[in-house]
Amino acid sequence: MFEPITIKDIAKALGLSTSTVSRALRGGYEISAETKRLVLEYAEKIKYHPNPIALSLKERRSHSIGVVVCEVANNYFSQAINGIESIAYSRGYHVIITQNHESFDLEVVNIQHLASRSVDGLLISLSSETQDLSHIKDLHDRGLPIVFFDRVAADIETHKVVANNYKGAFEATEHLINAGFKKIAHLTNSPTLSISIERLEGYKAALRKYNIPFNAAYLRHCPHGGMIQHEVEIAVNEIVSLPDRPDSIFVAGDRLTTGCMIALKNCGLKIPTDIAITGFTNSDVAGLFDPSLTTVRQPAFKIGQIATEMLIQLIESKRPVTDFETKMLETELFIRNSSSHGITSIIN
Amino acid sequence: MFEPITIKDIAKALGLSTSTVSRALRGGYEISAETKRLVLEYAEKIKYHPNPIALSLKERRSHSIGVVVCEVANNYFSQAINGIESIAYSRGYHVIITQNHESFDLEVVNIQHLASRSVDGLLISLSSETQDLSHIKDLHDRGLPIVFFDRVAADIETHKVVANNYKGAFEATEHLINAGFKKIAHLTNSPTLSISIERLEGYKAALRKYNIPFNAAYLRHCPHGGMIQHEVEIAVNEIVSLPDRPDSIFVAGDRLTTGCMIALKNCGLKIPTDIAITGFTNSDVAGLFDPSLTTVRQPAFKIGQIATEMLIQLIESKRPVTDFETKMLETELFIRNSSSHGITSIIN
DNA sequence: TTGAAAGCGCTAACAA
DNA sequence: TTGTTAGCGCTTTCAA
Repeated sequence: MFEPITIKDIAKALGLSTSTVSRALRGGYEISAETKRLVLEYAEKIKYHPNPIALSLKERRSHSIGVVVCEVANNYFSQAINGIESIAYSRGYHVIITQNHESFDLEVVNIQHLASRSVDGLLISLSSETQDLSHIKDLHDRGLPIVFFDRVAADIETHKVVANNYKGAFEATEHLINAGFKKIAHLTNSPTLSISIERLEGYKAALRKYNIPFNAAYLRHCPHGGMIQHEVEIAVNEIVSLPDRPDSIFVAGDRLTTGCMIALKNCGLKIPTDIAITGFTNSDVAGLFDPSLTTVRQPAFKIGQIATEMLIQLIESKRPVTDFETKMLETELFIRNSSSHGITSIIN
Repeated sequence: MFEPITIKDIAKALGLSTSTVSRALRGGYEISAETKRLVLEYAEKIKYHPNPIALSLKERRSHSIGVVVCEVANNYFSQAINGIESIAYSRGYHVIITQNHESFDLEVVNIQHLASRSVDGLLISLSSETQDLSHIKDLHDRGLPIVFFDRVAADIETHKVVANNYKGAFEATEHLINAGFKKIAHLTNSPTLSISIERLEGYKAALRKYNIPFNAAYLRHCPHGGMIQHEVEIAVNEIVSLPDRPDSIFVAGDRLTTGCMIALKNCGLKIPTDIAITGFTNSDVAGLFDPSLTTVRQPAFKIGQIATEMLIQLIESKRPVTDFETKMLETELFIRNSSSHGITSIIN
């Protein structure tokens, strides 16, 4: 029903062979200037576009890269995607975005589909459910270029781009401590994720530095990283109902941060007087919140850009690459009112 | 370098012809149970996946649908995309998301790429720059199924799914009037967009109902719909510097709404005492803002779902469809503190 | 300078 | 029941 224009249509119309037309269309040595002009003109006239599917089948590459993230409805990822696109387009690649919605099964389906769809490479940030990496390892072993960003796989040797989660978490926690908080809860993503592990370490290190014992009861995980608000409500309720109630929370996730604020509001708790909060989010509107939200912000756009540059370098490399590197970018702490103690916050 | 497993590998290993393998793999009439079992087992063992590129080339369809939106970093669109995916996956289609970043040129490139990439159909929400529709009209005339949602093209006859922008805008404006505001500015997207036109009509109708004259100076457009914060700052500054300064603003766009709040904050103006605001956004955190934000919310997820159902219906229809319909869904007004007048707001 | 033909992975009409 | 072959759109030897 939908019939695209092919090289055959041009060949027939001009009484040439398809191979001549093909030669005229691309590059163009071995062809008379006259024929070339004729073909080019006619192609332009009937708006011919080469069929990339046929090209992919022939060349075994598609000039497109696949992106697998948990969700685009997440400030960090939507910004990272913009970074990815900015580089990809300028280098002549198309970007295909897919979401796993924090589901291992969807991640497998998406990655398999992208790979068999002849993407030239993959940019992956793991789902919070993912533990078995064989679906990725397979492809990687068979030579498909892959770069991880944000949520990386420890067991797969390839380029990786991450934020300095350890330091970001350390600074956020230290900031709460310096603001006078002592009982700092930590609300985070699935414990299997690299980002959760690194941020937990940073949190613990800051406590250690100030001789505050780590209290396991203060640590709460939301396996779906704030995608399911109900999960967040439960975790927050558990935190605020603890016998020795925390005076503050360090929340280590984008959706988790806003979800936590909503949950606290639903509990009827005032921030920061009842409980303070420092978030980990790339939201542009953290400053508009009531109270304005202290956040750790990641260079998401830049991370997307670097990951894409590394991926394209892998794709276009002549010889197999075996020397992989992990790039780490610094986070930034924005201090606002949600983490100021007592009197101060009232003045604000 | 990256060598996928093909039907040939199986044929060779099992000493069969490729067509026998093909038959065993799909459906499987005309084939001995034994051969079938053998093939299936071996395919499973070596993790064979059919090459969708080859399938697309053969069948001239890809079981995937293309989505073109301005940005995924927009609550409305990320929710609509989730709706799209929910239907598409359940019906066996893959979803390819592309962003035009409010650029006409990018929109053309993306649509052309998707079309030639053999997507079976297109879900389009126009860029704010788009006026010339020939790139879409061409494809539509040639039989490519297309459904518009949100920002629709008046001149192209196909299925469309929209929110009741007129009524949503009317209610938002009427609410401001009922709350005691008289000098209501209107900050909106590019004047060429269907949504801008409909919302402006709703705004004007509400003014008319209460005998408030329409003041052209109170109308401000941001051609990039809040994507460029600088544009919003300028527009807001113009509004608040008007000799007869408005007492409130009805903002008709998702990014525009948060952008406007940031701009007002930068002006040092207090909401709602200095100036009130009612937004048009699907943000989940409008209730967390300071002050909490009165908003018109669209059923974005549902709109995405319906658009996708309509598109798949077009794709799978045996005969050419000529009877097109436009579905309109109702918006919902959430009244919060940003639009309450004087005394009330202080109590809040 | 041009054309014929093969092949990328797969399916389907036709033969055996 | 299985194999052979042509063809989807394109590029690329090889021949002419």
